[in-house]
Amino acid sequence: MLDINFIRDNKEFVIERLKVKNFGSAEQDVNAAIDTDALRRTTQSQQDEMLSKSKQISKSIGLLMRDGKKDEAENAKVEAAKLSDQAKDLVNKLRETEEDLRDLLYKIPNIPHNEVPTGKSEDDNEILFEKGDKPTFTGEVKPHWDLIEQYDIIDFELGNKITGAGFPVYKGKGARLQRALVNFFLDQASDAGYTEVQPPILINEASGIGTGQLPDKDGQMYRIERDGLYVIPTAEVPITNIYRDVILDEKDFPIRNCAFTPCFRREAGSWGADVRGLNRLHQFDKVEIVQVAHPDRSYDVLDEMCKHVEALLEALQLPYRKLKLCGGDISFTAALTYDYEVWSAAQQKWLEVSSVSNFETYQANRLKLRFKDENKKKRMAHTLNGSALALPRILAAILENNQNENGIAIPEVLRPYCGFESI
RNA sequence: GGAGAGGUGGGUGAGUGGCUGAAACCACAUGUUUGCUAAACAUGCGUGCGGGAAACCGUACCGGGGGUUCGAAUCCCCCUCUCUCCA
Repeated sequence: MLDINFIRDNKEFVIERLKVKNFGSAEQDVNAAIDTDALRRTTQSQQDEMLSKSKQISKSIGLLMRDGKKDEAENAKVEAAKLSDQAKDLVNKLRETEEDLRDLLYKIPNIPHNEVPTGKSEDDNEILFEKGDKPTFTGEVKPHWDLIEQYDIIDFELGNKITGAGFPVYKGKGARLQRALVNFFLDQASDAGYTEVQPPILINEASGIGTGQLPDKDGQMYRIERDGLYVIPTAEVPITNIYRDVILDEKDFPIRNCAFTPCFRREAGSWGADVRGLNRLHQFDKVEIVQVAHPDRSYDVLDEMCKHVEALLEALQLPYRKLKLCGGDISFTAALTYDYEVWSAAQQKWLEVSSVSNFETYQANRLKLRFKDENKKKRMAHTLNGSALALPRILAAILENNQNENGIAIPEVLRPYCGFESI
């Protein structure tokens, strides 16, 4: 969430920038937050004053008792009780006001970086560049959902039986190719200085709030009611929450973590044409990279992460393009996001395989993730993450782009990981 | 699943109703001193919020929540986590 002090000091700027995100109630919500904050502060001043008085009297009662001045002590008790009652009301009022303010702040999205283009939807994203040659085919080009049946490497029907739609079963060379991709991605991340972690894939409510999935987007997560837990939609949540309630030292930077996890998304309300095959699943695998950065250097870090993703796509020899997300498409929590899409030869369209974002202090503020700068001053750190990479659409693109009359050619870099050269 | 013990500041750990935001030690920081290293000594050293230009002041926080009391780390209730023993 945004820092209320920042909102107060930069009200017009915040409202202006939120409009780039098409946040309709910007003016109203910002004003409400500022008003609630003002109330909160006057209430706290009143409360502190009241408690201070009541504390003083309480202390004097102890002294009077010790000196044997019973009558005076009794009188003081009556007075103290009165004060303490009044203070209790203020304490409650303050708590309510704080909750109101927090709820208001939860509703306000991150302000977009000034490079974020205006726009309504994904159609308005800015295409930065395209790289790699789209494969050309003379004969028939099969979509991956036909190829996986032909070579019997992924079974949707079986997934239906075991779980339901969107939970495919990878089989034989399909399963091994998946594992190869995961290992390749993890090795590349390790080589780039990321420390590998294996986090839990169930998270509690505090973690969901920390990275911004909760309170509003819980409809996108699977929830385990009985235990009050959620199944992760991305490894971003458990990895970033490693640093919840942490005060780092400046020399701890850079912090780089990577993890492979399955990801689970309910994808509520995303019925449409692009749900076929591997295009949209409820469970999929992903290697995620996360960095906690010094605020002065976080945009260099963002570039570094982008370069990492680009290197992966180039190693896999997939034609891809880089997009800068517009205000209408960028997520609630991000300040700046680059998407990577790979070319799908049979579907003749671009498929998103990675999203690399800088959240600046938006998550850090929720996480209470800070660091002490060279002057021992506490400052909010910046958090960033990116997919490196999400597997299913990479797999789809490899299958479609690399198909030939003999089968499917495995990209060179994956062959040592797979143990075979083609499917 | 049953029984017990326990969660105190970065760490160890004292503290059973007021003088305790919290002893002591360790770690850490700064300074003094000895030729360097090391040691010794001195001082400082939690977090949030409010006020203040700042020094600093106020307030809250001893796993979480609630209660008793003029006053709670300390007493009571619920929850949670950890450890030990048993099944």
